[in-house]
Amino acid sequence: MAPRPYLLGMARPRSFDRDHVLHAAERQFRTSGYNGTSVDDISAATGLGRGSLYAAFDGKHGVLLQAMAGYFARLGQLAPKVLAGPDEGALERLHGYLLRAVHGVPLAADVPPADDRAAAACFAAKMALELGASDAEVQRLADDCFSVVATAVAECVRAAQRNGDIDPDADPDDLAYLLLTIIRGSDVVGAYGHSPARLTSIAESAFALLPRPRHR
Amino acid sequence: MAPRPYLLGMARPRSFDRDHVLHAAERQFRTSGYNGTSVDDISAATGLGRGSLYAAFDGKHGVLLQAMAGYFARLGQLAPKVLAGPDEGALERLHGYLLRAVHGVPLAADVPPADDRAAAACFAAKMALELGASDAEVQRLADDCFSVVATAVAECVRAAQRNGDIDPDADPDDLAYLLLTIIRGSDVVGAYGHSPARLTSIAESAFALLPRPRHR
DNA sequence: ATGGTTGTGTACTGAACAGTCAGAAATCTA
DNA sequence: TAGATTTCTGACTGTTCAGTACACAACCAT
Repeated sequence: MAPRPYLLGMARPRSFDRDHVLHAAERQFRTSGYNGTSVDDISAATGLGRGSLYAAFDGKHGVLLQAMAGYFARLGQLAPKVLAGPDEGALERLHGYLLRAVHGVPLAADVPPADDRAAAACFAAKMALELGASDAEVQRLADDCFSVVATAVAECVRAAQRNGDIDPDADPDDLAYLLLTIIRGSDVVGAYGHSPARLTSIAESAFALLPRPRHR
Repeated sequence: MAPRPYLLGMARPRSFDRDHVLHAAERQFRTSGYNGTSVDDISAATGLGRGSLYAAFDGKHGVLLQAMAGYFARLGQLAPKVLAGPDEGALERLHGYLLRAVHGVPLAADVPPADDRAAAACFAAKMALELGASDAEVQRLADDCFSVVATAVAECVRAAQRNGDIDPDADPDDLAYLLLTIIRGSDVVGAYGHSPARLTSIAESAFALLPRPRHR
Protein backbone atom coordinates (compact mmCIF):
# COMPACT_ATOMS: atom_id res chain seq x y z
CA MET A 1 0.00 0.00 0.00
CA ALA A 2 3.03 2.23 0.26
CA PRO A 3 2.20 4.83 -2.43
CA ARG A 4 5.16 4.24 -4.67
CA PRO A 5 8.09 5.48 -2.59
CA TYR A 6 10.15 6.47 -5.66
CA LEU A 7 9.32 7.66 -9.16
CA LEU A 8 8.82 5.47 -12.19
CA GLY A 9 11.90 4.40 -14.08
CA MET A 10 14.05 4.15 -11.02
CA ALA A 11 14.75 0.47 -11.02
CA ARG A 12 16.92 -0.98 -13.74
CA PRO A 13 17.88 1.69 -16.26
CA ARG A 14 17.59 1.22 -20.00
CA SER A 15 20.71 -0.02 -21.64
CA PHE A 16 19.94 1.54 -25.03
CA ASP A 17 19.59 5.01 -26.39
CA ARG A 18 16.08 5.54 -27.61
CA ASP A 19 16.97 7.88 -30.44
CA HIS A 20 19.76 5.65 -31.59
CA VAL A 21 17.39 2.69 -31.79
CA LEU A 22 14.74 4.63 -33.70
CA HIS A 23 17.45 5.83 -36.03
CA ALA A 24 18.60 2.33 -36.82
CA ALA A 25 15.01 1.23 -37.33
CA GLU A 26 14.43 4.15 -39.68
CA ARG A 27 17.41 3.11 -41.75
CA GLN A 28 16.05 -0.40 -41.98
CA PHE A 29 12.55 0.75 -42.96
CA ARG A 30 13.96 3.09 -45.56
CA THR A 31 16.07 0.33 -47.04
CA SER A 32 13.56 -2.52 -47.04
CA GLY A 33 10.19 -0.82 -46.74
CA TYR A 34 7.70 -1.50 -43.98
CA ASN A 35 6.36 -4.84 -45.15
CA GLY A 36 9.82 -5.88 -46.25
CA THR A 37 11.20 -5.45 -42.75
CA SER A 38 10.65 -8.13 -40.14
CA VAL A 39 10.79 -7.67 -36.39
CA ASP A 40 13.94 -9.77 -36.45
CA ASP A 41 15.44 -7.34 -38.93
CA ILE A 42 14.68 -4.48 -36.57
CA SER A 43 16.03 -6.49 -33.68
CA ALA A 44 19.26 -7.15 -35.54
CA ALA A 45 19.60 -3.57 -36.77
CA THR A 46 19.03 -2.05 -33.37
CA GLY A 47 20.60 -4.71 -31.18
CA LEU A 48 17.45 -4.85 -29.08
CA GLY A 49 15.71 -8.09 -28.21
CA ARG A 50 12.09 -8.58 -29.13
CA GLY A 51 10.98 -8.19 -25.55
CA SER A 52 12.53 -4.79 -25.19
CA LEU A 53 11.17 -3.72 -28.53
CA TYR A 54 7.64 -4.53 -27.54
CA ALA A 55 7.99 -3.04 -24.07
CA ALA A 56 9.49 0.20 -25.28
CA PHE A 57 7.83 0.74 -28.66
CA ASP A 58 4.81 -1.53 -28.77
CA GLY A 59 5.87 -3.69 -31.66
CA LYS A 60 6.65 -3.15 -35.30
CA HIS A 61 4.00 -0.60 -36.04
CA GLY A 62 4.83 1.34 -32.92
CA VAL A 63 8.47 1.47 -33.93
CA LEU A 64 7.43 2.84 -37.30
CA LEU A 65 5.24 5.56 -35.83
CA GLN A 66 7.83 6.65 -33.32
CA ALA A 67 10.61 6.55 -35.89
CA MET A 68 8.49 8.73 -38.15
CA ALA A 69 7.80 11.09 -35.27
CA GLY A 70 11.54 11.40 -34.72
CA TYR A 71 12.04 12.02 -38.41
CA PHE A 72 9.40 14.73 -38.29
CA ALA A 73 11.10 16.37 -35.33
CA ARG A 74 14.41 16.28 -37.16
CA LEU A 75 12.91 17.85 -40.27
CA GLY A 76 11.27 20.54 -38.19
CA GLN A 77 14.69 21.52 -36.92
CA LEU A 78 16.77 21.10 -40.05
CA ALA A 79 14.64 22.67 -42.75
CA PRO A 80 14.31 26.07 -41.07
CA LYS A 81 17.96 25.99 -40.12
CA VAL A 82 18.94 25.63 -43.77
CA LEU A 83 16.31 27.90 -45.27
CA ALA A 84 15.79 30.68 -42.78
CA GLY A 85 17.96 33.76 -42.78
CA PRO A 86 18.23 37.26 -44.17
CA ASP A 87 16.25 38.22 -47.22
CA GLU A 88 19.22 38.86 -49.43
CA GLY A 89 20.59 35.33 -49.46
CA ALA A 90 17.15 33.70 -49.67
CA LEU A 91 17.19 32.81 -53.35
CA GLU A 92 20.62 31.29 -53.05
CA ARG A 93 19.55 29.30 -50.00
CA LEU A 94 16.58 28.02 -51.96
CA HIS A 95 18.89 27.07 -54.78
CA GLY A 96 21.23 25.19 -52.50
CA TYR A 97 18.39 23.45 -50.73
CA LEU A 98 16.81 22.32 -53.98
CA LEU A 99 20.11 21.00 -55.29
CA ARG A 100 20.76 19.04 -52.15
CA ALA A 101 17.21 17.81 -51.65
CA VAL A 102 16.91 16.10 -55.01
CA HIS A 103 19.71 13.78 -53.93
CA GLY A 104 17.75 12.51 -50.98
CA VAL A 105 17.21 13.11 -47.31
CA PRO A 106 20.24 12.08 -45.28
CA LEU A 107 19.81 9.92 -42.22
CA ALA A 108 21.77 12.36 -40.13
CA ALA A 109 22.89 15.90 -40.75
CA ASP A 110 26.50 14.97 -41.42
CA VAL A 111 26.15 11.63 -43.22
CA PRO A 112 25.74 11.85 -47.01
CA PRO A 113 22.24 10.78 -48.12
CA ALA A 114 22.82 7.14 -49.09
CA ASP A 115 24.33 4.89 -51.68
CA ASP A 116 20.96 3.54 -52.83
CA ARG A 117 18.80 6.45 -53.96
CA ALA A 118 15.54 4.64 -53.18
CA ALA A 119 16.73 4.27 -49.59
CA ALA A 120 17.59 7.96 -49.50
CA ALA A 121 14.03 8.95 -50.34
CA CYS A 122 12.11 10.91 -47.75
CA PHE A 123 11.20 8.42 -45.05
CA ALA A 124 7.71 9.81 -44.64
CA ALA A 125 7.08 9.83 -48.36
CA LYS A 126 8.21 6.27 -48.83
CA MET A 127 6.05 4.98 -46.02
CA ALA A 128 3.03 6.98 -47.14
CA LEU A 129 3.29 5.63 -50.66
CA GLU A 130 3.80 2.06 -49.51
CA LEU A 131 1.08 1.97 -46.90
CA GLY A 132 -1.24 4.31 -48.72
CA ALA A 133 -4.59 5.22 -47.31
CA SER A 134 -4.71 1.99 -45.30
CA ASP A 135 -2.76 3.57 -42.47
CA ALA A 136 -4.21 6.89 -41.41
CA GLU A 137 -1.63 7.55 -38.72
CA VAL A 138 1.24 7.16 -41.14
CA GLN A 139 -0.56 9.33 -43.64
CA ARG A 140 -1.01 12.10 -41.10
CA LEU A 141 2.58 11.93 -39.90
CA ALA A 142 3.79 12.06 -43.48
CA ASP A 143 1.68 15.07 -44.19
CA ASP A 144 3.07 16.75 -41.10
CA CYS A 145 6.57 16.19 -42.45
CA PHE A 146 5.55 17.67 -45.76
CA SER A 147 3.93 20.67 -44.13
CA VAL A 148 6.81 21.60 -41.91
CA VAL A 149 9.18 21.70 -44.87
CA ALA A 150 6.66 23.40 -47.13
CA THR A 151 6.25 26.13 -44.55
CA ALA A 152 9.97 26.70 -44.36
CA VAL A 153 10.28 26.78 -48.15
CA ALA A 154 7.36 29.17 -48.47
CA GLU A 155 8.94 31.47 -45.91
CA CYS A 156 12.17 31.40 -47.87
CA VAL A 157 10.27 32.22 -51.05
CA ARG A 158 8.68 35.18 -49.32
CA ALA A 159 12.11 36.35 -48.22
CA ALA A 160 13.35 36.10 -51.80
CA GLN A 161 10.32 38.07 -52.93
CA ARG A 162 11.05 40.80 -50.40
CA ASN A 163 14.56 40.95 -51.79
CA GLY A 164 13.26 41.33 -55.32
CA ASP A 165 14.56 37.96 -56.53
CA ILE A 166 11.19 36.33 -57.14
CA ASP A 167 8.12 37.81 -58.77
CA PRO A 168 6.11 39.35 -55.92
CA ASP A 169 2.89 38.40 -57.67
CA ALA A 170 3.64 34.69 -57.36
CA ASP A 171 1.88 32.86 -54.56
CA PRO A 172 4.67 31.69 -52.23
CA ASP A 173 2.65 28.77 -50.91
CA ASP A 174 1.85 27.48 -54.38
CA LEU A 175 5.49 27.80 -55.31
CA ALA A 176 6.57 25.96 -52.18
CA TYR A 177 4.14 23.14 -52.89
CA LEU A 178 5.43 22.88 -56.41
CA LEU A 179 9.07 22.79 -55.32
CA LEU A 180 8.33 20.16 -52.70
CA THR A 181 6.48 18.10 -55.28
CA ILE A 182 9.53 18.24 -57.52
CA ILE A 183 11.74 17.13 -54.67
CA ARG A 184 9.42 14.22 -53.87
CA GLY A 185 9.36 13.35 -57.54
CA SER A 186 13.13 13.14 -57.56
CA ASP A 187 12.84 10.47 -54.86
CA VAL A 188 10.92 8.42 -57.36
CA VAL A 189 12.93 9.27 -60.43
CA GLY A 190 16.09 8.53 -58.48
CA ALA A 191 14.73 5.11 -57.61
CA TYR A 192 14.73 4.27 -61.30
CA GLY A 193 18.50 4.35 -61.18
CA HIS A 194 19.15 7.69 -62.81
CA SER A 195 22.49 9.29 -62.16
CA PRO A 196 22.94 12.05 -59.60
CA ALA A 197 23.88 14.31 -62.49
CA ARG A 198 20.45 13.86 -63.99
CA LEU A 199 18.79 14.77 -60.70
CA THR A 200 20.96 17.85 -60.42
CA SER A 201 19.95 18.82 -63.91
CA ILE A 202 16.27 18.48 -62.99
CA ALA A 203 16.80 20.69 -59.98
CA GLU A 204 18.60 23.31 -62.04
CA SER A 205 15.83 23.32 -64.63
CA ALA A 206 13.28 23.84 -61.90
CA PHE A 207 15.27 26.63 -60.34
CA ALA A 208 15.70 28.35 -63.69
CA LEU A 209 11.93 28.44 -64.14
CA LEU A 210 11.23 30.25 -60.89
CA PRO A 211 9.31 33.41 -61.76
CA ARG A 212 11.61 36.43 -61.72
CA PRO A 213 10.37 39.97 -61.21
CA ARG A 214 9.01 41.52 -64.40
CA HIS A 215 11.11 44.67 -64.55
CA ARG A 216 14.74 44.63 -63.52
CA MET B 1 8.78 -42.16 -80.07
CA ALA B 2 6.25 -40.56 -82.34
CA PRO B 3 7.71 -37.08 -82.67
CA ARG B 4 4.84 -35.09 -81.23
CA PRO B 5 2.03 -35.57 -83.74
CA TYR B 6 0.50 -32.14 -82.97
CA LEU B 7 1.77 -28.81 -81.83
CA LEU B 8 2.12 -27.61 -78.28
CA GLY B 9 -0.86 -26.06 -76.61
CA MET B 10 -3.37 -28.28 -78.27
CA ALA B 11 -4.61 -30.22 -75.27
CA ARG B 12 -6.65 -28.48 -72.59
CA PRO B 13 -6.98 -24.79 -73.37
CA ARG B 14 -6.40 -22.07 -70.82
CA SER B 15 -9.51 -21.00 -69.05
CA PHE B 16 -8.27 -17.49 -68.24
CA ASP B 17 -7.39 -14.40 -70.15
CA ARG B 18 -3.74 -13.59 -69.57
CA ASP B 19 -4.12 -9.83 -69.78
CA HIS B 20 -7.11 -9.87 -67.51
CA VAL B 21 -5.16 -11.78 -64.89
CA LEU B 22 -2.16 -9.47 -65.07
CA HIS B 23 -4.51 -6.54 -64.80
CA ALA B 24 -6.07 -7.84 -61.62
CA ALA B 25 -2.64 -8.57 -60.19
CA GLU B 26 -1.51 -5.06 -61.03
CA ARG B 27 -4.47 -3.64 -59.16
CA GLN B 28 -3.57 -5.74 -56.15
CA PHE B 29 0.10 -4.74 -56.22
CA ARG B 30 -0.80 -1.09 -56.60
CA THR B 31 -3.16 -1.29 -53.66
CA SER B 32 -1.07 -3.33 -51.23
CA GLY B 33 2.47 -3.01 -52.52
CA TYR B 34 4.66 -5.94 -53.48
CA ASN B 35 5.59 -7.19 -50.05
CA GLY B 36 2.11 -6.46 -48.80
CA THR B 37 0.56 -8.79 -51.36
CA SER B 38 0.55 -12.54 -50.75
CA VAL B 39 0.24 -15.21 -53.39
CA ASP B 40 -3.16 -15.99 -51.91
CA ASP B 41 -4.16 -12.36 -52.46
CA ILE B 42 -3.15 -12.63 -56.10
CA SER B 43 -4.94 -15.92 -56.35
CA ALA B 44 -8.11 -14.40 -54.94
CA ALA B 45 -7.88 -11.26 -57.07
CA THR B 46 -7.31 -13.14 -60.29
CA GLY B 47 -9.36 -16.25 -59.63
CA LEU B 48 -6.40 -18.43 -60.57
CA GLY B 49 -5.20 -21.28 -58.40
CA ARG B 50 -1.67 -21.30 -57.13
CA GLY B 51 -0.63 -24.04 -59.48
CA SER B 52 -1.80 -22.16 -62.54
CA LEU B 53 -0.10 -19.02 -61.31
CA TYR B 54 3.21 -20.77 -61.03
CA ALA B 55 2.83 -22.60 -64.32
CA ALA B 56 1.85 -19.51 -66.28
CA PHE B 57 3.81 -16.72 -64.57
CA ASP B 58 6.49 -18.38 -62.50
CA GLY B 59 5.33 -17.23 -59.10
CA LYS B 60 4.87 -13.93 -57.37
CA HIS B 61 7.91 -12.19 -58.77
CA GLY B 62 7.13 -13.41 -62.26
CA VAL B 63 3.62 -12.01 -62.00
CA LEU B 64 5.07 -8.67 -60.97
CA LEU B 65 7.51 -8.53 -63.86
CA GLN B 66 4.91 -9.51 -66.42
CA ALA B 67 2.33 -7.15 -64.98
CA MET B 68 4.88 -4.36 -65.19
CA ALA B 69 5.68 -5.32 -68.76
CA GLY B 70 2.00 -5.07 -69.59
CA TYR B 71 1.83 -1.72 -67.88
CA PHE B 72 4.80 -0.55 -69.91
CA ALA B 73 3.16 -1.67 -73.12
CA ARG B 74 -0.01 0.16 -72.17
CA LEU B 75 1.90 3.37 -71.43
CA GLY B 76 3.74 3.09 -74.70
CA GLN B 77 0.40 3.15 -76.47
CA LEU B 78 -1.49 5.66 -74.38
CA ALA B 79 1.01 8.44 -73.82
CA PRO B 80 1.71 9.11 -77.51
CA LYS B 81 -2.00 8.81 -78.29
CA VAL B 82 -2.77 11.60 -75.83
CA LEU B 83 0.23 13.81 -76.53
CA ALA B 84 0.97 13.42 -80.23
CA GLY B 85 -0.77 15.57 -82.79
CA PRO B 86 -0.47 18.78 -84.74
CA ASP B 87 1.83 21.52 -83.48
CA GLU B 88 -0.87 24.04 -82.84
CA GLY B 89 -2.69 22.14 -80.13
CA ALA B 90 0.49 20.88 -78.49
CA LEU B 91 0.57 23.26 -75.55
CA GLU B 92 -3.06 22.57 -74.76
CA ARG B 93 -2.46 18.83 -74.98
CA LEU B 94 0.44 19.21 -72.59
CA HIS B 95 -1.79 21.19 -70.26
CA GLY B 96 -4.51 18.59 -70.32
CA TYR B 97 -2.07 15.76 -69.84
CA LEU B 98 -0.43 17.43 -66.85
CA LEU B 99 -3.78 18.12 -65.23
CA ARG B 100 -4.90 14.55 -65.64
CA ALA B 101 -1.59 12.94 -64.74
CA VAL B 102 -1.30 14.53 -61.31
CA HIS B 103 -4.44 12.67 -60.33
CA GLY B 104 -2.89 9.32 -61.01
CA VAL B 105 -2.51 6.69 -63.67
CA PRO B 106 -5.78 4.89 -64.31
CA LEU B 107 -5.88 1.12 -64.42
CA ALA B 108 -7.61 1.18 -67.76
CA ALA B 109 -8.19 3.95 -70.27
CA ASP B 110 -11.85 4.41 -69.37
CA VAL B 111 -11.83 3.79 -65.62
CA PRO B 112 -11.12 6.87 -63.46
CA PRO B 113 -7.74 6.65 -61.67
CA ALA B 114 -8.76 5.34 -58.26
CA ASP B 115 -10.39 6.26 -55.00
CA ASP B 116 -7.18 5.87 -53.03
CA ARG B 117 -4.56 8.21 -54.46
CA ALA B 118 -1.64 6.06 -53.28
CA ALA B 119 -3.10 3.17 -55.25
CA ALA B 120 -3.45 5.42 -58.28
CA ALA B 121 0.26 6.19 -58.32
CA CYS B 122 2.25 5.05 -61.31
CA PHE B 123 2.61 1.30 -60.91
CA ALA B 124 6.23 1.32 -62.03
CA ALA B 125 7.12 4.21 -59.75
CA LYS B 126 5.55 2.61 -56.71
CA MET B 127 7.30 -0.69 -57.26
CA ALA B 128 10.64 0.98 -57.95
CA LEU B 129 10.44 3.00 -54.77
CA GLU B 130 9.37 0.02 -52.68
CA LEU B 131 11.87 -2.48 -54.02
CA GLY B 132 14.60 0.04 -54.60
CA ALA B 133 17.94 -0.98 -55.96
CA SER B 134 17.49 -4.52 -54.63
CA ASP B 135 15.59 -5.55 -57.73
CA ALA B 136 17.41 -4.60 -60.90
CA GLU B 137 14.76 -5.98 -63.23
CA VAL B 138 12.04 -3.90 -61.63
CA GLN B 139 14.29 -0.88 -61.71
CA ARG B 140 14.93 -1.30 -65.42
CA LEU B 141 11.26 -1.85 -66.26
CA ALA B 142 10.33 1.23 -64.25
CA ASP B 143 12.89 3.29 -66.08
CA ASP B 144 11.52 2.04 -69.37
CA CYS B 145 8.08 3.25 -68.33
CA PHE B 146 9.50 6.61 -67.43
CA SER B 147 11.41 6.89 -70.69
CA VAL B 148 8.53 6.08 -72.95
CA VAL B 149 6.41 8.81 -71.39
CA ALA B 150 9.28 11.27 -71.18
CA THR B 151 9.90 10.80 -74.89
CA ALA B 152 6.27 11.51 -75.69
CA VAL B 153 6.23 14.59 -73.48
CA ALA B 154 9.47 15.89 -74.97
CA GLU B 155 8.05 15.46 -78.46
CA CYS B 156 4.98 17.41 -77.43
CA VAL B 157 7.19 20.15 -76.01
CA ARG B 158 9.04 20.32 -79.29
CA ALA B 159 5.74 20.62 -81.11
CA ALA B 160 4.72 23.49 -78.84
CA GLN B 161 8.06 25.12 -79.50
CA ARG B 162 7.55 24.87 -83.23
CA ASN B 163 4.18 26.51 -82.74
CA GLY B 164 5.75 29.38 -80.80
CA ASP B 165 4.09 28.50 -77.50
CA ILE B 166 7.23 27.54 -75.61
CA ASP B 167 10.58 29.31 -75.58
CA PRO B 168 12.60 27.72 -78.39
CA ASP B 169 15.78 28.06 -76.35
CA ALA B 170 14.52 25.71 -73.67
CA ASP B 171 15.79 22.15 -73.81
CA PRO B 172 12.72 20.00 -74.49
CA ASP B 173 14.23 16.94 -72.86
CA ASP B 174 15.09 18.80 -69.68
CA LEU B 175 11.60 20.22 -69.61
CA ALA B 176 10.06 16.80 -70.13
CA TYR B 177 12.12 15.33 -67.30
CA LEU B 178 11.05 18.14 -65.04
CA LEU B 179 7.39 17.73 -65.88
CA LEU B 180 7.56 13.98 -65.34
CA THR B 181 9.29 14.53 -62.03
CA ILE B 182 6.44 16.80 -60.96
CA ILE B 183 3.91 14.18 -61.99
CA ARG B 184 5.75 11.51 -60.03
CA GLY B 185 5.95 13.86 -57.11
CA SER B 186 2.22 14.27 -57.17
CA ASP B 187 1.93 10.51 -56.68
CA VAL B 188 3.73 11.00 -53.40
CA VAL B 189 2.04 14.21 -52.34
CA GLY B 190 -1.30 12.64 -53.18
CA ALA B 191 -0.48 9.73 -50.91
CA TYR B 192 -0.33 12.15 -48.00
CA GLY B 193 -4.05 12.62 -48.39
CA HIS B 194 -4.14 15.99 -50.09
CA SER B 195 -7.27 16.88 -51.97
CA PRO B 196 -7.50 16.56 -55.74
CA ALA B 197 -7.93 20.34 -55.83
CA ARG B 198 -4.52 20.79 -54.33
CA LEU B 199 -2.97 18.50 -56.93
CA THR B 200 -4.72 20.41 -59.67
CA SER B 201 -3.33 23.61 -58.26
CA ILE B 202 0.18 22.19 -58.29
CA ALA B 203 -0.24 21.19 -61.91
CA GLU B 204 -1.51 24.63 -62.84
CA SER B 205 1.39 26.30 -61.08
CA ALA B 206 3.81 24.11 -62.98
CA PHE B 207 2.10 24.83 -66.27
CA ALA B 208 2.15 28.55 -65.60
CA LEU B 209 5.92 28.44 -65.15
CA LEU B 210 6.63 26.87 -68.51
CA PRO B 211 9.02 29.19 -70.35
CA ARG B 212 7.15 31.27 -72.91
CA PRO B 213 8.82 32.81 -75.95
CA ARG B 214 10.59 36.07 -75.11
CA HIS B 215 8.95 38.41 -77.60
CA ARG B 216 5.31 38.11 -78.36
C1' DA C 1 22.27 -7.37 2.12
C1' DT C 2 17.21 -7.63 0.75
C1' DG C 3 12.96 -6.96 -1.57
C1' DG C 4 10.65 -4.42 -5.00
C1' DT C 5 10.66 -2.86 -9.70
C1' DT C 6 11.99 -2.55 -14.18
C1' DG C 7 14.75 -3.96 -18.44
C1' DT C 8 16.53 -7.88 -21.25
C1' DG C 9 17.02 -12.23 -23.67
C1' DT C 10 14.98 -16.26 -25.53
C1' DA C 11 11.94 -19.93 -26.25
C1' DC C 12 7.40 -20.55 -27.68
C1' DT C 13 2.76 -20.13 -30.36
C1' DG C 14 -0.47 -20.07 -33.90
C1' DA C 15 -0.98 -17.93 -38.18
C1' DA C 16 0.58 -16.73 -42.68
C1' DC C 17 3.97 -17.20 -45.99
C1' DA C 18 6.10 -18.89 -50.86
C1' DG C 19 6.52 -22.61 -53.40
C1' DT C 20 5.66 -27.80 -54.80
C1' DC C 21 3.17 -31.71 -56.29
C1' DA C 22 0.04 -35.38 -57.50
C1' DG C 23 -4.33 -36.35 -59.18
C1' DA C 24 -8.68 -34.74 -61.54
C1' DA C 25 -10.54 -32.39 -65.53
C1' DA C 26 -10.63 -30.74 -70.21
C1' DT C 27 -9.57 -30.88 -74.88
C1' DC C 28 -6.90 -32.52 -78.65
C1' DT C 29 -5.68 -36.42 -82.53
C1' DA C 30 -6.88 -40.49 -84.51
C1' DT D 1 -14.20 -43.86 -78.01
C1' DA D 2 -9.27 -44.21 -76.43
C1' DG D 3 -4.88 -42.30 -75.56
C1' DA D 4 -2.06 -38.31 -75.27
C1' DT D 5 -1.23 -33.86 -73.48
C1' DT D 6 -2.02 -29.87 -71.14
C1' DT D 7 -4.38 -27.09 -67.52
C1' DC D 8 -6.47 -26.85 -63.17
C1' DT D 9 -7.34 -27.69 -58.22
C1' DG D 10 -6.34 -27.95 -53.62
C1' DA D 11 -3.75 -30.09 -50.18
C1' DC D 12 0.93 -30.29 -48.39
C1' DT D 13 5.82 -28.71 -46.97
C1' DG D 14 9.07 -26.34 -44.47
C1' DT D 15 9.93 -21.62 -43.34
C1' DT D 16 9.14 -17.23 -41.52
C1' DC D 17 6.16 -14.13 -39.46
C1' DA D 18 4.29 -10.93 -35.40
C1' DG D 19 3.45 -11.18 -30.97
C1' DT D 20 3.58 -13.35 -26.10
C1' DA D 21 5.35 -15.46 -21.84
C1' DC D 22 8.56 -16.09 -18.60
C1' DA D 23 12.87 -16.52 -16.28
C1' DC D 24 16.83 -13.88 -15.30
C1' DA D 25 19.61 -9.64 -14.70
C1' DA D 26 20.31 -4.93 -13.15
C1' DC D 27 19.41 -1.36 -10.31
C1' DC D 28 16.69 1.28 -6.89
C1' DA D 29 15.45 2.43 -1.77
C1' DT D 30 15.87 1.07 2.67
